[in-house]
Amino acid sequence: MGESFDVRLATAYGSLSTKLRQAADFVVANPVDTATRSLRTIAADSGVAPATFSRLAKALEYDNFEDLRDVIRVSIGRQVDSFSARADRLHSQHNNKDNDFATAHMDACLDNIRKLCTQVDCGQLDETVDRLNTARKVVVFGVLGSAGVADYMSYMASFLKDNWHVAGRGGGSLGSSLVTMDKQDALIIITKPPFAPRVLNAAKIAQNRGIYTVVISDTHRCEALRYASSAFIVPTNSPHFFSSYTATLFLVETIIGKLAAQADASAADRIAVIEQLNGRLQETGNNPV
Amino acid sequence: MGESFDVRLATAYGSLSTKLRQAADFVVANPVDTATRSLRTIAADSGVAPATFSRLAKALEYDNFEDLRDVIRVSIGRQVDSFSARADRLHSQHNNKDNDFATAHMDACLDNIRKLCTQVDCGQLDETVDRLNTARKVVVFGVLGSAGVADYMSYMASFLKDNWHVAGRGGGSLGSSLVTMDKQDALIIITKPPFAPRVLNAAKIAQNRGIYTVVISDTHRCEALRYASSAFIVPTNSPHFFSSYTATLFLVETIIGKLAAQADASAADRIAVIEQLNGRLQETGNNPV
DNA sequence: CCTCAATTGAAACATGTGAATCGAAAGTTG
DNA sequence: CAACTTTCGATTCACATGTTTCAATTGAGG
Repeated sequence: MGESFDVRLATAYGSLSTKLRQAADFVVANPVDTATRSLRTIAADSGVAPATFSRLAKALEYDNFEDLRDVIRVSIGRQVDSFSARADRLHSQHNNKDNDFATAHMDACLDNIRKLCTQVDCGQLDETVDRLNTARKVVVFGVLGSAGVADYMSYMASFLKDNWHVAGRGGGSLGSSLVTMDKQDALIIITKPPFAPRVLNAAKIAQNRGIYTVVISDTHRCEALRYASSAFIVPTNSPHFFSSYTATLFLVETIIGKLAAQADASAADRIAVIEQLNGRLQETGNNPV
Repeated sequence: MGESFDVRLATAYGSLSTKLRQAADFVVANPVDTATRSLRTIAADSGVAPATFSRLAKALEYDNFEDLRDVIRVSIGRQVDSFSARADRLHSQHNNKDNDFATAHMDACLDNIRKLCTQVDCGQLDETVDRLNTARKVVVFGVLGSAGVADYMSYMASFLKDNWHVAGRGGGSLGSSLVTMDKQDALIIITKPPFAPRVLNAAKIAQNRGIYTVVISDTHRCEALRYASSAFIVPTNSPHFFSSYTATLFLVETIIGKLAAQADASAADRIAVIEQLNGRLQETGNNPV
């Protein structure tokens, strides 16, 4: 009943007709115009007949187009006054602890990312990306909570490179990977407390073998940092018992993004990347549930 | 001539009559309503005669009230879609491509998180967490790029609950998990384009079995959302070819955080959680590299 | 191929819109 | 106090608004 517009649209989107989808897409892409301008203006801008927008409102179980517009209105209102009034509003509803956590966590995450940006050495970052780009083989290693991020990083890189691999999945042995690697290769270690000794050992071995080792941690106390060729310390502050991985993921995405900028300098290459991405879609499409 | 509304009002404010000032004050205090609702409506809301607003527009040297409204429109538009505006700005001044990406990506991620916070339905979020907390069994499912986040979510939850599991790891069959589940259980699906059909199938099956299904996606076009008991649409804007997962991770952490608040109401319980966390450290500490 | 249902755009409709008008009220000046 | 200007609100008017109707079109199923 009281669902948000996004949810209503999402659940109904599949059963919508072509023009209705066009109209819905336009509303999503131009929320301000939808709430602001007249239906006929919107229709002219989107190239869809005015009646279609009326029908869209009905299809999403609103009584009117005006009702639909009302929902978008409040959505916009929240975003507009979120700048100035948010602090006041928070102050007044400070009693509600649940909402406190969400906003506190948001503030913490935003701060973490901003802090990371100001603290990180751009030169070091560029050099690291450069080394990763030219490396013969790159292994990403993360255990416990970091395993997922490591996985994601390797997955993203696989669109750009075919020489990236994940280690540490399912407790598998990393040692077998490391013995075949040397200074031509790179190892990316993502680690956070609690520090698993196997990660520290991996860093030691990597340094001994001359492997270019990138260590991403969240505190200078991390011993693995001592064996790093390139070390990144990411803020992971959070109002709760666990530390936040959002800034870490942000750094990972930034590295991949810069890698992409180096890897596909030309537009043609980027198109190839997209095609490869679509290819994956096909590939995975036939798998059973 | 082309001054902003604020300075026009400021310079003319002194020479305005009482009612005109009331009208102007209302416009400043309620910009969204002014741009959105009809003149008669805002007149009723503000207690000022409709004609007064027309005269206000003239007094500020606009041709129409519509012209005044137009100015507020774009002002709102800038605030709502600050990301795209910034992206355009960056695009036009793209002298330093490398540094551009880092800051552009940062802006995008910050905006994504903020936007998520303003758009998400708090009641829905709370209800979802509630259902997850009381569910008999919870399965987290993510493939391709979402696998890592799903992994992380399940890992974090394992500190609070012992009935959370990951599915889809290594292409394993999800179907075997689903057939043993019913309305007492919950399924969390994290999916982003390219959408794998097996994810859609999983959502269908889950709905048929009455499983409480949480779908986290980034667009209303995702078909799986149609079969969701609780749907979340997360902004994933990014200046590059891939979409960003930082806001998604943020939502996941927020859910886990709220779950923690419910799961361990007392401080003693929370301490037990930390001890359990440290226990894991020991446990994994003896593993070989 | 035809049939029937769903979808779509143009036009018609009743209603609500914003601006202009005009008389009343308020404020100002001599 | 009176004459004057300014400001204000109710009324009016031409017009734009959102919805509905209806005929044309499309698409799916037999």
